[in-house]
Amino acid sequence: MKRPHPRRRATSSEVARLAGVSRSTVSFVLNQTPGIAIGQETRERVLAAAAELEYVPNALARGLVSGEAKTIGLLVSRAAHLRVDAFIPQMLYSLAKYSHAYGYRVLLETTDDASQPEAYLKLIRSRQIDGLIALNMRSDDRRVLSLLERSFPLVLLGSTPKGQAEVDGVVSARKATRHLLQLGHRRVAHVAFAPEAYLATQDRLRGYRLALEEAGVPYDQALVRYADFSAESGYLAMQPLIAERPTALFAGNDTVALGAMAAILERGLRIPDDIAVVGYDDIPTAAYFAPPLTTIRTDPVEQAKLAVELLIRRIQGAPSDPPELPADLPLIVRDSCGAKARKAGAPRPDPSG
Amino acid sequence: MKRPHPRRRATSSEVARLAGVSRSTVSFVLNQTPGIAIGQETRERVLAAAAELEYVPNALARGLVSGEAKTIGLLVSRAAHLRVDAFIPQMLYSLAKYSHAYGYRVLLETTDDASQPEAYLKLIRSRQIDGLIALNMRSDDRRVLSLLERSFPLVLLGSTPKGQAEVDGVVSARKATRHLLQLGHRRVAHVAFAPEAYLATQDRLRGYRLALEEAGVPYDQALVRYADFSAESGYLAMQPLIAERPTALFAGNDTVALGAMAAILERGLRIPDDIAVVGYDDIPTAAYFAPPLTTIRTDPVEQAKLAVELLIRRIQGAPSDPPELPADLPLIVRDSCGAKARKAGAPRPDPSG
DNA sequence: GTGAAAGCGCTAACAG
DNA sequence: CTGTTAGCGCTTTCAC
Repeated sequence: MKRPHPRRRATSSEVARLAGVSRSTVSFVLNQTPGIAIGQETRERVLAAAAELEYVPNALARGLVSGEAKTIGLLVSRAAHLRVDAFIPQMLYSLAKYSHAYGYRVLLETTDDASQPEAYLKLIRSRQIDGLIALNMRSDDRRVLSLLERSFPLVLLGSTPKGQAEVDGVVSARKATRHLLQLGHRRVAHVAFAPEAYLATQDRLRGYRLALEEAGVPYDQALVRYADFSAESGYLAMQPLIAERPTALFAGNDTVALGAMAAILERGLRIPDDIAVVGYDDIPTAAYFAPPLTTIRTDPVEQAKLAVELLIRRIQGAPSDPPELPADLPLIVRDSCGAKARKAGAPRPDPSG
Repeated sequence: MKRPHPRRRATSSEVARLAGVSRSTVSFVLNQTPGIAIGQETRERVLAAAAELEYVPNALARGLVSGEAKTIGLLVSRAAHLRVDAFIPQMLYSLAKYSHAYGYRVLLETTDDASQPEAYLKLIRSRQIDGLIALNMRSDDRRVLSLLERSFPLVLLGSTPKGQAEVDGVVSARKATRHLLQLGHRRVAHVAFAPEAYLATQDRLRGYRLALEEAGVPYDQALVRYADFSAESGYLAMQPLIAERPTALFAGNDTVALGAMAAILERGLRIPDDIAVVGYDDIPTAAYFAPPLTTIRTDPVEQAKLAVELLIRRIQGAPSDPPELPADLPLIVRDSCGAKARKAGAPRPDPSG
């Protein structure tokens, strides 16, 4: 490597020179700029030159002039969630996939950078991202939500800001709770998957209370505890709850359910015989818990896909309404709720759901 | 040019005008350019003007001239892993955190974009990333590995390319297997967490064989199966293995262990009494499995931190050796291996016992 | 159809 | 110490 800057990339003018044309022609050919017709022979020369030099346009330069970065930000309200929540990774997977499919890159951001609590605002102001997808926002994340008013392209995921809220968390949480109620349980505990400030927590709690109300079962504050995403927090939240002698538990998500189940089993109680359990999310491991977990199946992949599509539409200026999310998420019945056993069922049916 | 968003951001010349100075002065003040001393009073005027206009430098423009994007790429060898592997999210968490701490953004990339199998190369060529951290590479990911030779800043994680290899996977897998062997097991099965092509799979398999060899137990191909990251794949891989009547299992990671355990329990066998199980990773939920999983504790947070630091050092041109990874990862003994029960003094009663 | 020229917003020599 | 002046690599009118 005798060149001073060994990895120097070819620039558009080098391509132009090699092809014997001007830079603008190169640009026209490579971008297939609409409304510009280029001679067949010229086009081929340009393409060949670009290939020969392994030319890739400098995205920074392009973004600078075009005004769009072709990048969307992914905001996780607390980075630590990535560590313990099995739901977010699924979102990430799908988010990345669909963003790429639409030609957008994905920038990972968090709100809890000690030094830079509002780094994502900088991303926006520094024009590095064209839009933002925010996961698991809390109701006190005013700054984020205020972006909506400023009409910056923003989509919330794993939480439902308004209106649409009913569709998702509330209805499904009600369904999960009702399932337990219909099995005859009257003392149904609830361990929320996150602190009260989280929008999704509020939704699910509302659904839980709604189901209780409909069944004529009084709401008992003593049967409700808040976890904090992790299995450990579910374990800790469940311990004091056991003293309240619930016969069933609706856990705010599957990971928390796993922790809660460990607390139950550790006390020598059986699932579902002593305490029936229903989770929420249907994470990929839920079918392999012992016992396999009955849970609400959310479809993070589909949800993420819709979110990306919605966001991109907003970025491109099409004022579009949120897409229809499946109004009614399915309840996947496995062994932890006791419904199967009751049906004079198989000892241990295949979990794959 | 059509601006996607109406809100125009302030530019450095506007700040300069408001402060009554030139653009370079603004640049010097805001960047605290070393070797340039600015009058106290001038500096304050500039800062005030910047604050008033909510000025944030355009990162694209800055990157264009500085030649660095202040962004690192995160390459996941197959996006689907994000969905099922509990280890990667932990990495992501830490990677994001430390990157931000060092002033770098994180771009999420995958190698399996159907349309763009080598999108990450474009990222590099288009100068959007200054360095790359690659997770879970396979040995056939030649293109990625070849970056090393081109001296592009690259750090591999969750796999060990060469030399250092011994430190991590091999030693720890040997330790896990040896633990089982020392408990008296002779038919120790192994379910690899990923297909053979994955570097980390090879490491762990090597460790497994090494332990066997040391104990004078012949290696039996029939006792080895390959899973594919998910609990489901572990479940599927374990089923045929049970017919081989192993008395112990070393699973390549905890998620796969969970699936394998489900297969064991489903057959009516007990853990650890009939089959003892040891996992690898110590994911946050491992302590809450039923029974709690004995496993090798990797420290993804620490590993990621080291990776980021190493990468940044390489980006900044300091030719640095890989940091010392903890040579010896701890084995966390819980209930699934039977070692505790044997000692007749388990702090935590085993519910399945 | 193609090329010349004008910036996008910023940094960094180099003068003054 | 501060301002002037070139670009970074690209897109995009506007003439030819």
